Amino acid sequence: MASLQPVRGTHDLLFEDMRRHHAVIERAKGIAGLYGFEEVITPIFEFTEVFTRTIGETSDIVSKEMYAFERSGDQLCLRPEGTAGVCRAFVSNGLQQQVPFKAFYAGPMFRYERPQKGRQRQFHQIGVELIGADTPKADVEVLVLASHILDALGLKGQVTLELNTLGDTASRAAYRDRLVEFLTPYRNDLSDDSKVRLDKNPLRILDSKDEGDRRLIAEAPKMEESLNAESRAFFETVQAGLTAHGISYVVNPKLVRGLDYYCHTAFEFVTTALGAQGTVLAGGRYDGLIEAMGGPSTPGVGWAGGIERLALLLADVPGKARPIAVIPMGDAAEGEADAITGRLRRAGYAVDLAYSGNMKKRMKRANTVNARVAVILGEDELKQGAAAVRDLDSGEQVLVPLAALETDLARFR
RNA sequence: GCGGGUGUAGCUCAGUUGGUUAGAGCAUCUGGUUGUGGUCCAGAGGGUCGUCGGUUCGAAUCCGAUCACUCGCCCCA
Repeated sequence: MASLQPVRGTHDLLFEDMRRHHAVIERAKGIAGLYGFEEVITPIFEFTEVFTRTIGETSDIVSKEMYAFERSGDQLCLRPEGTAGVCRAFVSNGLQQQVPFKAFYAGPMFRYERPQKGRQRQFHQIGVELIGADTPKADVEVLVLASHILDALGLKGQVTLELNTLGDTASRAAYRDRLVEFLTPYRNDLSDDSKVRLDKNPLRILDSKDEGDRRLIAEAPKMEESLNAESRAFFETVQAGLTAHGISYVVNPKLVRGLDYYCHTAFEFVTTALGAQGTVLAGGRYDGLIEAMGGPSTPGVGWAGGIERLALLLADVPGKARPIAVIPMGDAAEGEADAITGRLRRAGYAVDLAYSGNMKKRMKRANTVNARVAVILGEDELKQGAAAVRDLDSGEQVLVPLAALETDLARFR
């Protein structure tokens, strides 16, 4: 029994879960298409270097969460996120000539973490990448698209957009230095977690939940003060763009993305409905990423959303199609039932035809599969070249000539 | 990786201070109804009580370990 359990942190997607999952992907893909984003699928495993060179050796994702393995001397790993793979594909396929490149993707990601609600070891993301545009208009477009998709999923009012800027590379580096300089004398006052952060990723200390850390941070220099004029103007343009689109947001100066390659715009759509996993969709600008992985210096901006988290919040769950139940009575009617079933399916109707059973059993089955209507083929009906069409909701039953069946059933569509 | 909670039928849950063959509702199956589903009635199947070990005359119940789920931390979608 234990060996027939799914691997920890993995889940089967069945029935309603699958319908929710699928609805998130299809709606997102459809809307992304309106903005010119075309779907791409990249491999779910890559050379490990694709991630270590972009996400950052010291990040938790690379240092402890990757599913890495070796095969024939190649160092490979299951992708922990989507951006690096799409950027690799951009370079591999020589798309520098076709910028801006707009990609939408959906698929599984893998991180070796302790599972929780809304957090799994194999999880799924939708995401978009807009590569080759350095204008803040691109940031705005990608944010408007995200907001549009969240609205379509019925999450309006349930999520808040938090926004921040990390500034350009120079501003970010300057701020990082100032922060480290300020905090280092207080190293021993920091929480244990933050002592580590001070060396690995000092900006994350801004995000700490520890009370002592928060008091120190309140006194620390602000990111805003380290922004150069260009970075400041960039951020202002992004904010003006959002306002022009009627998208509300809050600036959160402590918002820091975990991955190293972000600059300028950083954002998260958050909810309070999922416990500790409040982030439902997040992203930002990553101008240095493609160069870091060995490609030509190319700007980019994008985001990823957790499908499981979005599916948990999905407002309207799509139902399963209600089929037509075809019910033959007696061996003579079996052949006719097969033929009618085939015809109706090719005409686009969902049809359920039981493999065996007397009429009562088949009627019961019609009920359990939530059939909308039953097409009953009995001796009496067939003699007249007709079928009994029974509305299973109202119980009303009429005789319909076989030739008129397809058109008559249209009233149940 | 660290800390808290929970594991009894497919699902949701009872199960007394440790005491015979471990229960209910829902679901499933059969029959009442051989040409009519839902409702109703009668009946049936389904459990190594997460797993392993310990205490005891006796363990679903007490103890330990382990696994899984879950909540929080870390981190993140």
